[in-house]
Amino acid sequence: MKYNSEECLGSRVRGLSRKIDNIYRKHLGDYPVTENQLSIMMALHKTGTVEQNRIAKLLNLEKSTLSRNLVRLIKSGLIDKSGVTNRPKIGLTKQGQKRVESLIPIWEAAMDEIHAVLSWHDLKGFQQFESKISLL
Amino acid sequence: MKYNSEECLGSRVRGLSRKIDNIYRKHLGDYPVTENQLSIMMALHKTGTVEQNRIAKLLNLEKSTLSRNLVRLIKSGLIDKSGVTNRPKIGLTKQGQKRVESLIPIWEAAMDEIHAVLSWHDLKGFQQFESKISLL
DNA sequence: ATGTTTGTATTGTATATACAACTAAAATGA
DNA sequence: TCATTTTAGTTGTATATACAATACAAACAT
Repeated sequence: MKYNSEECLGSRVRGLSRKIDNIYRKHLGDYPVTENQLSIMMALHKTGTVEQNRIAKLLNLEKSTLSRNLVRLIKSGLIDKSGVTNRPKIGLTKQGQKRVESLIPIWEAAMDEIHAVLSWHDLKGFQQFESKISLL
Repeated sequence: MKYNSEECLGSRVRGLSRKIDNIYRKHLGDYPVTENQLSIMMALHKTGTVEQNRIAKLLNLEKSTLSRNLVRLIKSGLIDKSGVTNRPKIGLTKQGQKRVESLIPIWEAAMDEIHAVLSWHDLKGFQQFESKISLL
């Protein structure tokens, strides 16, 4: 065999993702937001109101997946949608804004926990890896 | 803010995982196995028949998640379960063995595609990152 | 102007994931 | 030995994910 099964990058990155998500979830505790929802809201916090499609590309999310994530966030009153059916814009509601801001310290605590074991060099290494993969 | 929202490791690793999974899926095409199922079967291919729990730990999978993944694989006749209810052992069936073997070239092609953009240094960097995270 | 192509969103269907609650068996202790 | 604790698996419930099919509107072409 050309590669060893433990080298499987799919398996490894998937496992890493589960592990890191678990850490975020631990910090989020009972907060009524999941780590994915947090990512979407943080993206919107940064970009402001934008076309739905742009968030999908930014987060590398399949359009149908984003669509369904948004249904939940809209139902919770954290995000709203405006414009035409076909090319809607999405943005945080006031409540969404507030929610993100109250979540930031929690998010930072999760980041702190992870960063605690990482050197600058490790982060650089990951960033390199990430940017290479994004070429695919 | 202490960190920039684009630095969010949860979001980044999750996105990376989606991206890499997409590549595997593209190579798998209509093959009647998903990338997760492939990972579980590859692990069993390596370990032989073992306690279910060991696979969960190996792949960092929640026990209930593995339990449900196994239901599908057992129904497909690729894996079987033996021993007591509480501490069963799982292993590839003959059909499962064959399936894994026929999948290896496909898996290698996916690995090749990803490795094509990665230098030895990139892989080392990722490995470092991975091993640090596993300390958490 | 109207018919076609293209880009975007949603729905149908299936898998993956985790936490909490429950069940069952093993291990431990008195 | 028998009661208690610990460990492992499954089920209930909810979110996340993607592909295929469908729906719709904008852009384009003739």
